Amino acid sequence: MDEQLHEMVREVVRSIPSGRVATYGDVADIARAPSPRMVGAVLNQDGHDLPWHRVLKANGTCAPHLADEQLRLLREEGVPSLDGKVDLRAYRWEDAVKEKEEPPGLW
DNA sequence: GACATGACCAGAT
DNA sequence: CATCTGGCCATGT
Repeated sequence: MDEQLHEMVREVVRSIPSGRVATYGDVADIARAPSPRMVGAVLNQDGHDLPWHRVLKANGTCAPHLADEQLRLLREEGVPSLDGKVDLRAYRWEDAVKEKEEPPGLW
């Protein structure tokens, strides 16, 4: 049923380049997800294969239980975090795609 | 169908 | 910065 959506979200997350991050809202927007909540839901189920650590909350922080792991992985990829927060202004991947509205070749 | 839960978001106080 | 409020919507009981 929501297979379509699942694949979409996964595809988007997979396309986040190393050293960049995106917010749940952004991913939801790009993947045409009905709501950001779904992104989290999908990652929770099928996110094991994906670079889920490149997905943060809208304020630049990560979900509580993942915080430690998240920040560590990001740091290894070259994304510094200050006080548990990432500077979205500088590392937000969506910035490059935002104007386009939709990633090419996805459909 | 009602109700609770969750890797969310934005605005107001 | 901390809370609250309302909205979001799939999943499970």
